[in-house]
This record gives sequence, structure tokens and C-alpha cells, in this order.
Amino acid sequence: MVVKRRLNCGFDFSSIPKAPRSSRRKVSSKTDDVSAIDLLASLAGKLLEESESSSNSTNAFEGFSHQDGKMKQEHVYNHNKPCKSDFSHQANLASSKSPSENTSDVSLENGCVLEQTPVSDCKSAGGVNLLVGCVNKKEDCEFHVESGGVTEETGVVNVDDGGLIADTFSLKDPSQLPVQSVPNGYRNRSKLVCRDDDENYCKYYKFSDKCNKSYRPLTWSGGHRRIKKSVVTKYGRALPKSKCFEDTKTDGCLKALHRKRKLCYGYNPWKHETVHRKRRLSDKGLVVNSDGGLSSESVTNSPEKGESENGVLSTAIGLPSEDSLVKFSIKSLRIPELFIEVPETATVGSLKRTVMEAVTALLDDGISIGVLVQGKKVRDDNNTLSQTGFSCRENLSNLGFTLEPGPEKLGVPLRSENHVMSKPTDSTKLPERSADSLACADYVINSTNCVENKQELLPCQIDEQKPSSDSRALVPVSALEPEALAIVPFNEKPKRTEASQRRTRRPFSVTEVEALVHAVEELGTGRWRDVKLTSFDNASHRTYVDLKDKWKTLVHTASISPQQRRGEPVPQELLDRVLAAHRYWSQHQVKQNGKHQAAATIVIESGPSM
DNA sequence: TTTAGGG
DNA sequence: CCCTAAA
Repeated sequence: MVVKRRLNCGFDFSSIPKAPRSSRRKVSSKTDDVSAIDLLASLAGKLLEESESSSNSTNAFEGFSHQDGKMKQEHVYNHNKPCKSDFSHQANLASSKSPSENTSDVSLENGCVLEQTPVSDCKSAGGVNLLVGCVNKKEDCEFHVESGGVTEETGVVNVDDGGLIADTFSLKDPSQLPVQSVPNGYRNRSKLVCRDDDENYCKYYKFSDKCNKSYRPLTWSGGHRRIKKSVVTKYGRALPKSKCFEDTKTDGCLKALHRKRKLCYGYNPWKHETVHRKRRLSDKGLVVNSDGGLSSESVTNSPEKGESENGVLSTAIGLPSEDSLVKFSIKSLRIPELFIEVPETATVGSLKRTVMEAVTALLDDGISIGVLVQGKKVRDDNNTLSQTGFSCRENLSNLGFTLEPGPEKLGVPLRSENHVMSKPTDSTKLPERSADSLACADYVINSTNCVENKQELLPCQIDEQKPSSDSRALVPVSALEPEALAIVPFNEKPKRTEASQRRTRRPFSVTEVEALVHAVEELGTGRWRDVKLTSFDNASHRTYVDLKDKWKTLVHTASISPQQRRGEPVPQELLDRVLAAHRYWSQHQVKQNGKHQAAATIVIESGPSM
């Protein structure tokens, strides 16, 4: 899975397709959501363009001040390399807010960021997260496992992945963000969890007597969702699935990349991109308009006319010369609170893989974009920017974006009719500016050793933020090497275009097995829904069917010789409990059918767990 | 929707 | 993990 994903640009996340969790559940996509992404992209592109032409664009960025003091440890990861464990990360400083509000911040980074957050903080502080990270201070940005508790007595690293959060902060100087020490609170059991928005944030579940700690499986509580949607072109036309990146679990990143590209070539009127390049991308399957550039009609659209959603988009994509343009940039989209647990004896490689899996799971579950104005989430996607209150440049400081779990909130795929987007005015305008960014991105991507190279990565992003040219601070939507970009998605995973992709395999961890066994011991083998609700409620990637299947395999595993077992070894103790529980509940079934016999059985067997 | 099983 | 018949 990891092999070809490139998660370097914050924008990627916004465009990451929501992987269908279950074929049975189909969520109708909301067109409104798309506009948010597109708008965001458009604005970002616009900002770039603007900054390029005007050194004063800096002001536009200054408004984005990071509002909270949340401590975050973020990890930029990417896996351009064949090695799945290959990911790089870096920490970012972010602010702390209540879970529901923390989304208003914007971090500017070249890559996706994972935040490490103590679970305990979540519940104890009413959802307030303490995250550790930094933007410019490399020394503080490393993924210090020790701080998380790897070296702690618990021997686990907890990465609580909360909802995805896109933070926006001043491009001016990320380093100004307060740097705080890493809390030593990562001692709980790990949660591969994804915080859901707001109220769902603090969910956690108990999964065993021994491990009666909050456990939030990696996922947002939205449960499995499988969304089938068509990709909409930047122009608002729905493309045939075969020609678009379809939402798939495994191709989320690819899709993200695709989106990124859309941003580069579709929404960002950056300069010096040739039509030829665009076409090449198009040929590769990218959703790129061959004529490229903003359409004249869109250009003529004045911001004032933007009453409808389309209008908003037009405004966002308006000509650089228009003062009314809303300009801002989103340097990165953060994935906060990825909670990970690994034994202290685990290798670094396994740690990487674990993190990678967590990230993948997070992405697989889909994300949506939220827009915040003055800390308040804008729910009406149909309002214009001005109506919403951030049409003016001075209000940008109050503008925030959030990456939120839950594809259903933002059915990325929209209906074409709802997305009459502006076309790029100048086909020749492509992200030349992004060259630097791209170089940076490439560098990041090529970094093999994430941890080791992290510091190297940071400079990249820092270097980009030159005082005189804020545009450099913009998210590097790599466009420098179109071919490469185009190739990656299509050549690497060409077939992954169907919505109903098989879910990525996620082997049960021992911890999960433990939780499962414990739940079955108490609930029996015929109440998988209850098992799910009691022990895996927040593990959206674990359906009750999954649990049932896992139990099935566990019983089988326990029945065969250890030599025949594969995968991560399950402690014999657990397997014994599996057999015991299986036996017990089998008897229990018999009991229901034949009461008398059951009574005797029960007396003999005091319980499943032993 | 949930169970139960086969694939 | 997926797919589905049944309930």
C-alpha cells in the first residue's frame, strides 16, 4: 500500500478519497463538499500567483495566525519508496484547542503531518489535546518515541490520531509558533484511533480487564463507509470512473496526488506551465483540461456575482488583479492524533510500519474539509465567501480549514452540475513557482530514512519561506515534473480505479485480539455487533463481520500447530482462551437448544475463560 | 441490519 | 476480507 503513496503535500489530504468501508453502505456524496476543496485549492493557487506578482502578498498570510497553543508532534511521512516502512516525518508546532476547535489552525508544511497526542488528555481535558511538534525547529520535530513512551515502562508509543485537521497559520514565520515540551503522557494503550469530529472525539473503549485503558482504534467513529463516487473534474464535470482516480482504500494517496495535480494544473493559475505538459498529464489520465487555464468566462466573473457556489468558486479563481480575491494558503494539512502502540522491543522498522498503517487507516477512512471562520465552522456550503465573512483579506486571519474524518461529510465526489468550476485562464500558467516546492517535495520523497532525513526535510520547507517571497511558503504542489507525477499514480496502481476496492488488509494486533477474546468471552460468539460496540466501537475499520471473521480465524489458528501458524504470532495464552471461549459458547448454544443438558454443562464449566 | 458461513 | 443468504 505504501509503496507508491506520496503524502507530502498538505493538499493531498484534502483530496484524499474516502475509501469505502463497506460496500453495503453507500453514502451519497455532497456536492457542497467538493466546492470546499476546490475553493481551497483555488485560493491557494491564487495566492501563489498573487504572491508571485506582488511582494505584498505577505500581508495576506500574516493574517493566519495560529491560534492555539496545542502541542503537537507531527510526522511528515511519505512513501515514495518501495519500502513501505519508508516514511519521513517531522514535527510541527501547533496550537492546542479543544478537539472541536482545533481545526482552525493551519500548519504550513510540505507534507502530511501526524500528530502525536496523549489519549489521556483527550478525555481528561474534555477533549483538549496536547500535541507536540514544531514547524521550524527540527530539533524539536523529530518523532521522539521516547517521549511517547517507547522507553517508558509501558513500552508503548501512543499516537492518538484524532480527526484530520488542516491548520492554517501565518505563512510568515511558522517558527514563531510556541514550542512546548512533549508531554510524557503517552502511556495509555495505543489507539489506532481517529478522532471524529467534536463529540466523537473522546470516545474510547474498554477492551479488557487487563487493559482497561481507553482504546480507540484507528478510525473515526463513523463506522465503515464505502462511498462510490465519480470524480469531478476541475471544471465540474464528472469524469468516467475509468479515467479518474476512484476512491479506493489503497489508492487514497494516489487520488490525493491526483487532486494535487488538479490543484496545480486546474486551479492554480501558476505560470509557465505549457499546454503540452498539461496534455501529457491528461493523457496519463489526470483530470486536466486540455485547453487548460481558466476559462474566459470564469475570469470575467466578478466576485460580487458569486452568489452561488459557482460564484464562489469563480471568485476564488478570479484574476490576480482583482483586489477582492480571497487569498490564502494552506501549507499543510495535519493528521493529528495518530495513536500508535508498539512494544518497546519493536524495531524501528516495525514502528514505521505501524505508523504507516495508522496513517493508511486514517486515510482510508476518508476525510472531509471543513471551513472555519473566526473559529466557527461554516456549515452552509452555499454561502459565498463574503457572506460567510471572509471575503476580505483582513479577515483571512479568521479563516481556517479542517481536515476531518468522515467522507460522508464531504462527499468528495460531487455532482457535476453543482460544480461548475472555473477553468484556468491561461493554459500556459502553471506552477513554475512550484518548482522550488517541487524540488523540495521531491527531496522529501526521496528521503529514505524518514527520521534521519527529517531534519533535512525541514530545511526544505523552511527555505521555501523566504521573507521576500511568501509564495514560496506556499504548499509546494509539485508540478515541476509533470511526467513523474503523472506516472506515479497511473503506472503504479493503474487498476485501482474501482470504488469497491478491497479494503487494505489490516492484521489484528495482539492487542486487538486480546480485546476480541475478552469480548467474546463475555458476550459469546453470536453477538458480533455487541462485540463491536463494546470493544471496537471506535475502530471503524473493524466491522462486526471482521470481528467475526477474526474469531473464526483465531479458532482455526488455535486449532492448528504453532508451526502452521502465520503472521504475527498470537500468544498461546490468548489462543487457549479462544479455544476455551469457543468451547464454552458452543456449549452455551447447545444449552439454549437443550436446556437440561446445558445446565450440566454450565456447572462443569464455570466459564469460558479458563 | 445482523448473523452465519462459504469463498 | 469479501459476498450473501437468511433472519
